[in-house]
Amino acid sequence: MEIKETASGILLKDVEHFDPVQIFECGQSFRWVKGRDGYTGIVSGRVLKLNSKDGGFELQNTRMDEFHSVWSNYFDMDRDYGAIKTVLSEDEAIKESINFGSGIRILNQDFWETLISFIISANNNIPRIKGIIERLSLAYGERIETGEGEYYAFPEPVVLGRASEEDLLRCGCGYRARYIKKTAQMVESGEVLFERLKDMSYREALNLLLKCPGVGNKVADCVLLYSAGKTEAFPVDVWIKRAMERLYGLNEKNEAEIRRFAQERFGKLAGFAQQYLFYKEISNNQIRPIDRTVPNI
DNA sequence: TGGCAGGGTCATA
DNA sequence: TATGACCCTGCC
Repeated sequence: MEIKETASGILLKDVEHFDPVQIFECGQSFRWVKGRDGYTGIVSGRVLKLNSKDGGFELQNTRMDEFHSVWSNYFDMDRDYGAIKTVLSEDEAIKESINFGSGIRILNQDFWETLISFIISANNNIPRIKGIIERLSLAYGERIETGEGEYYAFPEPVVLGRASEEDLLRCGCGYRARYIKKTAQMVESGEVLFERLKDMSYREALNLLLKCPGVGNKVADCVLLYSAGKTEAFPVDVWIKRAMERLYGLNEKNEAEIRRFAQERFGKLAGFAQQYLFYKEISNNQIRPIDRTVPNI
């Protein structure tokens, strides 16, 4: 990969296994918005724009030092996705999904934001999930000003922990309002601490997260995979159930068996396998297909 | 325009 | 271990 500074940010060329549409539309993140001139994301209090340019990708509103200290890790740049795909492709059943989503990367996201975002995701649909997160950020998050406008960071644990349930309901959280408030208090008090969790084994970390109200196996696995680097996590949702039933003949109703089967079969690569399977499944079946064009400036 | 389904979780039996 | 309820809204 070649990196150089430009007037407006930095330019990445010869980036392998990197497709912004697949990365941002594969369901791992809710705060990247596609506009006319690329994707804009609000990440850990920063606003980043990403677009295609000169055969590579330009990251706007950042500099080289920040790329190395923040974005390189966020986009999981040090991981060898070629090697992961080679190993997983030995399984004929998911080969097609890997080829289809070959530009997917698993983002290393903020633990706290990921936790609350996936509590909100339960029994919910993606447009509404995004709307709730936006409204929470607008109501409780820090304002971020860029030359192009103002944005709002995801609110801090202390703020959501002190928010009234009524106010959270007004943001559209529904019955998840009390889960959000209580979980925020558990994070704020240190009962659930990322610094401890990230060093735990997958199983220990899972059990700790399951103490949070609104967090079951699926949500916990998403949090562990997307924010804690526990790549053996295998979130089982409705889409994965359908895929696993079709591809491996597993019973769609038996979530525990699906998770166990995948973790035994794929080991530490289970999370990547899940991501390829999920993306192929939603792309084939959702009513409104994903727009795969990457905008140019 | 009404009715259903949605990236699950929790309480109850 | 198995069911049903659950806020609310996007979408048909």
